[in-house]
Amino acid sequence: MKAESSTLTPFTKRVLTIINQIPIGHVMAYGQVAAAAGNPRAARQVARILHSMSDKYQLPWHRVLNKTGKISLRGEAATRQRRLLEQEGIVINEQNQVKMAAYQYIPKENAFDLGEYI
DNA sequence: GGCATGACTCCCA
DNA sequence: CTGGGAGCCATGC
Repeated sequence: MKAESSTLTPFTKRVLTIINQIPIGHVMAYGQVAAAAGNPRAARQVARILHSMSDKYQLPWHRVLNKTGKISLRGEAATRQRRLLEQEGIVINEQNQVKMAAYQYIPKENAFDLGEYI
């Protein structure tokens, strides 16, 4: 379905596409998603996109963590994300942190050009 | 067009 | 480990 994609900027669409391609049981860092979308320094924008889109799109937003493998949310939201990750078999310690080396997903360079997911 | 914002990241103490 | 400060930049008002 790509009905609403026309209102989104190319960068946003690439970000959404990439996030949708993260396999179950894997995660990506905000900066990594941004880099895959073409702008390695737009990590904050990725976070912003997730914040505004996660409720309108069926995004696996919980598979996006900061670069240290930690959950960047706080309070209830952090607990919610933690549970979702655990449901996928991802192990998180008391500091809401996972082993990035073990779970990080590395997308193919041109994967986002397809735009088939939005 | 300008300015504030932030689910980030990097660097140093 | 924690904490503070600076840089970055697409988005929204």
